[in-house]
This record gives sequence, C-alpha cells and structure tokens, in this order.
Amino acid sequence: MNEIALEKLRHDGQRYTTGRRAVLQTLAEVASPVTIPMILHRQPDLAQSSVYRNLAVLESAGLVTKISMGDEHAHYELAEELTQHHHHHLVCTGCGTVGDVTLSPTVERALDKALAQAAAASSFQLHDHRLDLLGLCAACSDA
Amino acid sequence: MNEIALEKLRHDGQRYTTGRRAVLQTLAEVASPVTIPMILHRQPDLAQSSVYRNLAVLESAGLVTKISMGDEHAHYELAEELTQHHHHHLVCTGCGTVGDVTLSPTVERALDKALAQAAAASSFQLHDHRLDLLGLCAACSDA
DNA sequence: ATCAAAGATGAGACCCATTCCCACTTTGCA
DNA sequence: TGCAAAGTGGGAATGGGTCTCATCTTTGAT
Repeated sequence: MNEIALEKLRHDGQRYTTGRRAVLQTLAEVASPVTIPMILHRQPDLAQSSVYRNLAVLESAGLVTKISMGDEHAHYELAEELTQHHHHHLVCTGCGTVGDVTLSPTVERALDKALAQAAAASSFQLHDHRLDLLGLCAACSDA
Repeated sequence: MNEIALEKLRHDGQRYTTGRRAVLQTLAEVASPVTIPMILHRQPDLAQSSVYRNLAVLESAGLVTKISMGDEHAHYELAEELTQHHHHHLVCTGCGTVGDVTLSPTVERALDKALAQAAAASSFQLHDHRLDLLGLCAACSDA
C-alpha cells in the first residue's frame, strides 16, 4: 500500500508525510467507511485540521474515496485502487453507518455497459458512478 | 399532482399550504433537480426558512426527493411517485448541476434483483437505492 | 358563520461540519 | 548542513442548514 501511496502522491506533487500515513493506516485498519471524528478518536494525536486537509489531498491523489451523505459527517475509505475491491455502499438511514457490498461481476458488467450508453446519449462524459443501497442495518431493523 | 400531494400530506398529518404548493409548482416547472437558492430566485416572495422547512415536510411525505452531494447545496426534485418516471442522476463534477437519466427496464430489473440479493446477504433491510453517474456535462467537457 | 386551538410562516439568530489563516516545524534537494 | 518549499496545528472564519418565537392561517367544533 505504501508504495502505491507514495507513487500517487508524488504524481500529484505531494509528499507522503507521517500524518498522511497515519490516516491511510487507520482507514486500512477499520476497513469500512469512517467519519473524521472516528479517525480522530482512534488517533487523538492528529490535528483535526490536518486530517481534513490530508483527506482532501489523499482523495485528489486517488487514494481515498469520500462518501458524503448530506447531513452529518462525510465518510471516508480507501480508494478501490488500494483495496482492489470494487464495491458499493449500504447506507443505514437509521444510524448513519455505512458498509460495503459487492455485486456479481455479471451485474457489474451489465451496469457499466448500460451506464456508458446512457451517458453517451446525454453527451455526458462519464468518469465514475456511485451506487448506494438505502435502508436499515441489521441492528437498526431489530430495534 | 395536487390531489396526490394533498392525500400524501394528509396521510402525514400535514396541510397542503400555499407555500408548499408553490414549492411543488416550481419543482414541476423546472423538471430537473434544483437547489434552494434556485427556488428562491424563481420565487422571491418565499422565505428561505419556509422553503427549507417545507422541503423537509414534502420529502418525508414522499413527494420530493433530496439529492445531497456533499459540498454546496443539496438538490431537490419531485419524487418518482409524482413524475411516474424512474430515473437516476447525472452529476457534473465541474459545475455541480444535476440532470436525470433513464436506464432500460431490462437493466433496471436486473439491478433491482441483484441489489435485493446483496442486501439480503448482509441482513440489510433495503428501502431504496441511489445511482449517480459522475463526470462532466456537455458544457463543462467542452470548456 | 365564529372562535379558539393547532399549525404554518418569516426574519433573524444560531449551530456545526468544514475550510481558511498563519506562525511554526518538517522535508528534500544541493 | 542549510534553505526554500511544503506540511502542520490550533483557532478563527465561513456558510449551508436548522431553530426560535412572535405573528398570521387554517381547521373543526359549536
């Protein structure tokens, strides 16, 4: 992971500093999308402003993905290029937690193709897509 | 539209007031997702706080859908129940505008099925999904 | 139709996630 | 090792969105 991170940051003219390493490390450990308060909770020695700044840098270097859901805090996770694992999100409308899900490669391929066609039909230059499943997580639907 | 709106609001114990009617009217006229500043621009006699409040009411009555994209203003549009038109969103990362796209019914069905399975596998109670295409709109990709 | 209670409105104060500022520290190249 | 460029931290500032509260509307019972 560190090699890829170094390379991508370099490519963006950025350094791979201790703080950035710590943030990536935390995201790797937690392995599901987390908010900045959660990161700060796990790494109390990091400054809030630096975490915000570094997540923005890491995001624009393509190392981190930001998941913003309107209200409350945005969630962050390692970009797929680091995890090698294409997935989508389970967003619990009850407690706000975000989890990952995977669809079958067949469905993914069909979806990609359909999206490419739809974008072309609207003269839209497609870069990426976002698919979220909204509902209640196991804990919230029990309650 | 007004009959459905009245019914849904009643069902929620809410009234169908002039302000709420004006907001729905604007959303119907514009026909693509708009921000609150845009609504206020078109209807300068509405109070900002009332528009925010009423959009929240209309959303929880299932008449309006909120599209939040992290930064900047959230976008709002008529819910699919009013438009009878299932669709997804083209989000321009350049200028922030949001448009609608439709996928073929075949793809939609396959997707629904796949999502239902994936949710079940995670013990997630699926209520809805959100599919956004990210990229550049025609205007931004020319520039 | 009338009135009182419940609900809606509007203007501005307020909140809070995120960004900005800037003095200070760290890094990387010569 | 030295210095310019980049990063850091803490707190102030920003700004979308929410809350408050006094005032207006609507509703339903008489």
